[in-house]
Amino acid sequence: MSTASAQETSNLKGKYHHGDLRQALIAASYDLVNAHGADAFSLADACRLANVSTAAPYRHFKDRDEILAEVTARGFEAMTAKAVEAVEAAGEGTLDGITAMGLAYIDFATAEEGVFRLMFGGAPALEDSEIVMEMGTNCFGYLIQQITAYCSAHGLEQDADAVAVKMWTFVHGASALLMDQKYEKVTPGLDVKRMIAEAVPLLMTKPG
Amino acid sequence: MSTASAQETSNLKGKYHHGDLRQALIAASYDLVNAHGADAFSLADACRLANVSTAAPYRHFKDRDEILAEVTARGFEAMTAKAVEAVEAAGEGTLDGITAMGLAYIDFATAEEGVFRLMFGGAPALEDSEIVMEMGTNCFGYLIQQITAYCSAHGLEQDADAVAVKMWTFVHGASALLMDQKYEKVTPGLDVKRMIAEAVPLLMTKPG
DNA sequence: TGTACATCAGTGAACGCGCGTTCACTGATGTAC
DNA sequence: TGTACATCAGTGAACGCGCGTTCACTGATGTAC
Repeated sequence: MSTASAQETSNLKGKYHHGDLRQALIAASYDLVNAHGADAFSLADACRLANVSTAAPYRHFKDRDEILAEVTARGFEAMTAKAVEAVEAAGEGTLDGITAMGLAYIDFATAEEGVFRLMFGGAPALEDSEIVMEMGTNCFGYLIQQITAYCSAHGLEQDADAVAVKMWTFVHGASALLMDQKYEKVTPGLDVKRMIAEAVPLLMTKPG
Repeated sequence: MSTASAQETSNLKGKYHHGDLRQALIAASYDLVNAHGADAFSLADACRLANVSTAAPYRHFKDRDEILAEVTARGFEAMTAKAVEAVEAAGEGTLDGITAMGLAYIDFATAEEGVFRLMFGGAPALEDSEIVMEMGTNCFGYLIQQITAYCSAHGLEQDADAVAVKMWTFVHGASALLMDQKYEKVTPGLDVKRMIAEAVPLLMTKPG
């Protein structure tokens, strides 16, 4: 995303009309949110990156929040894509595939930290956007699908929804603690991949 | 904390010397961080709450960050206290006790959301504070202690550290998803307490 | 093909805002004699 | 017990800063004739 936008910007530099300022601003904002977090994100910074005046965004967006909503949507798209890709590579409906999906979640969180925080952090104004909610639900639905496939293939009677929510909880926690560098401080040298690989089958077990 | 500070403030209102402005400012900041988050926290707001001028804090603190560090430390103290209390009520070295500790963690996160985010969120400037790190490590150490006690009492050979880090990951994830209201959107009607109570024994199981 | 004109994506200057921090100051407190 | 004085916790006005947003504008584009 950053490469494409940088190229586009430099190609069209100096022209009065930008070409596709809307996309360029979203791309710039995406990168800035990742670099400094959504709270530190300023529209003015995005304008500087895109080489336009600070008034220019208002031709394309209602306000700052509208750009952030767009960035959030892009985040969910990218994350879902990564998850699907990981599952397909490791095998659909397999334990490996489900584990890979969890690792993809964590990879996304650490690689795109600022956007991940924006997606899951408490910015209440953005919650209303239907796209965002849909994306989140889709991603979770995909996990349920994989678990259901695995269970039916192995004759297990687990409640796929209950298993899925536990896994989500676990990988989300791992993502948060990794991002905030808490593992390093409290349990240095932890092998996170191994921990996930261990935890996934445990959480798959029928409780009680 | 808020009650005590409010009383103290009103008792001494109108006096030129405050009495204990340092504590009052920390208490006010604690409440404000909880109410609006650390990013939206302003020293000026804290001064308004404490009925002093915006210059007054600089008699007691180097800068804004120093107050936030103090708030963070209070957060860890409060959280550790809650955890210990919960374990002692439910039984030390028992599965119930360990589960209760997890629930206490989650309760703290949802009750003191802003401070919890400050404690675990990515404010890198505060990480250096030794008190903060010590507190975090102590809290985790207490969890390991409980798990070790349970395992040795039941003749289990699990690696207590590995179990503890999994549980931490899980309850931390649950806290984050609860705070951000993600469960409500994706799996409405989820019984979180039940989920935790189910997951704790599963994560206690020896993997492999 | 050439020209008039409507459209619209940009500009740049300005606004009001609230912030963190500094400054010289002043009022209250407590101690030495 | 009373007074002089050092100490220090507060004041309030001011600063520079960067922000989001608005405004009248201007330059480029494309379409109708």
